[in-house]
Amino acid sequence: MSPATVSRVFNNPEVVNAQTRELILSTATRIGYLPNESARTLATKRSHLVGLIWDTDHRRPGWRHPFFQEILIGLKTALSERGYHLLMLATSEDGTPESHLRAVRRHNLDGVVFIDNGRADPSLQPLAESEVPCVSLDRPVQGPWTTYVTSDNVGGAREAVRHLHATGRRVIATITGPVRTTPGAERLRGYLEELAALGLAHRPELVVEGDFYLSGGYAAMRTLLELEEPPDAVFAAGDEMAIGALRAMAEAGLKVPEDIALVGFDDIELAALVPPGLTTLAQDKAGFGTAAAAAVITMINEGVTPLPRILPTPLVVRGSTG
Amino acid sequence: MSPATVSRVFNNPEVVNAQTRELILSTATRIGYLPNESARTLATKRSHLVGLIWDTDHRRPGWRHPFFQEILIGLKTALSERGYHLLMLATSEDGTPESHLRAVRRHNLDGVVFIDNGRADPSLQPLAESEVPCVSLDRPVQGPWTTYVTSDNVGGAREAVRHLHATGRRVIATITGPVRTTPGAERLRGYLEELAALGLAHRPELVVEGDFYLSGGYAAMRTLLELEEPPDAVFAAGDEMAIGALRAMAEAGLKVPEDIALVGFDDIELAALVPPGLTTLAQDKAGFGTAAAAAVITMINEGVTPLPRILPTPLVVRGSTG
DNA sequence: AAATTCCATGCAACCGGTTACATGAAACCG
DNA sequence: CGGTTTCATGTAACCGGTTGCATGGAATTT
Repeated sequence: MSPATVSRVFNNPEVVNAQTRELILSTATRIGYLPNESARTLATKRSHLVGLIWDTDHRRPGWRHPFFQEILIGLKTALSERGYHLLMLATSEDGTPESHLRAVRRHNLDGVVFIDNGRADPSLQPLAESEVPCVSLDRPVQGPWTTYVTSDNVGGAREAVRHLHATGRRVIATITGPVRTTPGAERLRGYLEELAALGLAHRPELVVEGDFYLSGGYAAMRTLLELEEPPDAVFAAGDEMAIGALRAMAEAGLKVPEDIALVGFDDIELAALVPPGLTTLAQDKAGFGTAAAAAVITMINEGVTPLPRILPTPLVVRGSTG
Repeated sequence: MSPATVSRVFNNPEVVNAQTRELILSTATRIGYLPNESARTLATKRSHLVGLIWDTDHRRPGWRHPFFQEILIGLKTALSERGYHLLMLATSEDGTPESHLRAVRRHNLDGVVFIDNGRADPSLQPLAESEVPCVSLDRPVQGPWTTYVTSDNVGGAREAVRHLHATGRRVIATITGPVRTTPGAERLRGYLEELAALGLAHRPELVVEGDFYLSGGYAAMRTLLELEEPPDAVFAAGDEMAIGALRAMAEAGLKVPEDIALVGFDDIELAALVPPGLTTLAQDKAGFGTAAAAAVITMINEGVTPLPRILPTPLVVRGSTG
């Protein structure tokens, strides 16, 4: 058997005679033959590898994505089902924005997934402008071979406010994420939009910026509780902040949901476990990964750039809103 | 310039004439030359790639490693500093234990890091028996090119008990992890050893098996509180379980640390944040990653198998032990 | 039965590096 | 000053696949 025929058995089985194919396949398993990916990549310029860019912010070493693991599981599962693997790209090796693009070229990566870390990372720019398929999570990017996956932040925030309003609350505050991040800004926008739609006045002192962390939520809530007319409801743009707020409420002697109601965002594991249960907008954690995988593979295989994917954020009602 | 000389500039700079070297280097940056990793791998059989096996238990889809992100950051940082990249291996593609070994061979992986998931995963066996450098986290493995990194589970557990004893407690219970897992078994052993060393009697009813989850810790604590002579101190073999236990204590009207003291294990982020602060044994989260990277690179480059690395677990005293 | 088409397979160049060995020039030696 | 060593670079085979094209035999057509 010539190597050419063996190659065809694996890549174009239908052009090979059925008997020959079976023979090759059986001897292949018998002698434990495995195609060498490096040689394939070298010959075809397709590596079946997708890079993952997940830079952590040096200024915040403790930064943890609230559901990085779930995203990663979704990504890796969806990719491997279609014969792709995930390569973790090193944090900008030399600090230049091009370093990721260089890694992509060296390894012949077929595509890239970028997990936003909330800082304005310039290293995505050269990639976005290149011809490399590139999917970003939670952050819109401009570029011909670029799309993104995000939750319906505006819609979710609006639903949070609507839900609080429906339970009879009228003084609705919000603890935002950092407004320089896309989810932070969008959830604030949803809050404002729904307030307007409901005919409620926007009182600027009811908007306090947090940091998506528990401690930031705690601090923001303390600020809100010192107001002359404190809120009877709070929309915290992240569950961790909501739990921090919950602590501040407890310390202030407020009963949840009797005295004050609370809605979070994310639906992290702890949301169900912290008493009295946190009402929140659920993000489709694994869906992020699978959607990103689907998008990048579409670009690779079909040569078209799919539209951004906005995942729904269903409201999960728990004790914190009665 | 012949390709050979260019190659030497990158791999054996010292054998090339300084002027030629500079010339090649400068033209390389000018025309944006990048060595092709696939071709290098094909020629040298070294990919500078390390595989990460991190299988999630299908029976527990919600499983989250308490500090997977930190390990991953440590791993990827330490690897990339030495020119290696991390390839996420797909969950046993076809269910056979050999599938990981096959992936290693196809991609010419130089080594593998295995993150234990608590289930007895047979897919590590073929790898451990092979000549592929293999580092396991939190689980000893047998094999010529195999070592592991783990925390000092026995020592940490002993210190927990010693600390509780030093604060005057005498009825010390433990909520264990699943005893089929290595950390679960070892922390139980440490508890028993220190009890004996202190001359305290081992009362079997004071040992309740948990699952490393918050809910399991809660349930286990309820069991302990129903005893005729309930404990005045608890060593929970994981912080999540400890926080669950904390909840059960609060519900039972017990004051911590006045009525009952509590020590956890792990030092997760929440340990510092949950009132009154959880005394715990800190695991060196990033250290896991860096130690694993160091071990696998030692095996690759020096051809020797380093001894298992036991990381210290310093005691962090917080409010839960007064 | 000869001519044509079809099908399955082999041949050989190529992907982009690495490396043992050959080559040739310069430096060193007696 | 010829011969030997040293140093820098080039040559060419090789890593293990892929793929356009050639080949030859079987099947089909006229």
